[in-house]
Amino acid sequence: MSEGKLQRAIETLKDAGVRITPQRHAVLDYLLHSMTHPTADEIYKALEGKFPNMSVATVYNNLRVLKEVGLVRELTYGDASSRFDCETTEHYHVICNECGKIVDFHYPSLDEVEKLAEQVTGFDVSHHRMEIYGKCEDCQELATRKH
Amino acid sequence: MSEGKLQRAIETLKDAGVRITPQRHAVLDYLLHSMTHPTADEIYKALEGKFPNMSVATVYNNLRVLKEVGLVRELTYGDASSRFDCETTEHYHVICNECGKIVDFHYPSLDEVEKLAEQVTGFDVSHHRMEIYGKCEDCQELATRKH
DNA sequence: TACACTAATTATAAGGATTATAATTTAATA
DNA sequence: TATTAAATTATAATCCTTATAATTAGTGTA
Repeated sequence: MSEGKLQRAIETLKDAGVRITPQRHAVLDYLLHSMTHPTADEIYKALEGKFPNMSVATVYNNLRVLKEVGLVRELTYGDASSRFDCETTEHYHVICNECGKIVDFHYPSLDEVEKLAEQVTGFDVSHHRMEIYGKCEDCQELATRKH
Repeated sequence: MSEGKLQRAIETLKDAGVRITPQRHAVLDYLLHSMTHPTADEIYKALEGKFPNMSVATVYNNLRVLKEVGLVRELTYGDASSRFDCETTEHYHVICNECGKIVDFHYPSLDEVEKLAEQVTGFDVSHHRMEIYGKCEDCQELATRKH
């Protein structure tokens, strides 16, 4: 199933005039198969088996390119480093305050919020982001077990 | 008017057992009177006239303390540095893609989103954040003037 | 298939934001 | 005023990310 996604993503890259290098392919493939919204470093470490000479800069460069083409989204949170997410369908993220786990959350896009913001501020609104924070089930369980 | 706010904030700090040092007082005062959601460095630079020997670490330390007590919120955006905002009333931010300007935007809090997220993910939700991005009026005008 | 052109990679260094450390100073309390 | 723990300072260190320059390699064309 996600092989089709990969093929379509590669088409998108070719259409944009972006070369398909083995490293770029691997980063894209890893992100498409990853469910964990990895950081650049996690991607780097995950691929160093296959590409022992790959530079961290390559990971960052490719993430930038994939972002520019619209295949990947960058998630910037608190004090930690950025995480990267394959732009599939529009969705929000629920983040655990304790362990940092990120869970996808689908919700009808908040168009009316964007509209109101345009009216009130005079901005020409392009998009919005939203994250919901809380304690995940695992961490809730851990907390109760301690008592 | 905001003198009352300052007094109340200082009470909050005292109740939490936090010492009121001149530097801490100045950081708090600056944030309360600031409309621009400043970065740590901006605060540092703004106060170096009054405190020529103040360390950047002091600014960061105080921002952390103010955050822990709940008086200040940290806003983390894309690639830039964090910005800090006095937690007054609940509100959202509209951010200009071009110049980075941040405008406050009031909207009835999205309780139903939090509720649904709890049901779907099993999280114990504590809060959420949302930012709306677009082009501000000034930058729109600049763009049209160029043509 | 080979060539040429340009983009991508690599290795390294540099940059900026934030935090850690240790010594000194100071606010708050009795 | 003396005491004590917390806050400040100065500095160095850390982490994430980007810039640079040289080398390598993808891709369209002959």
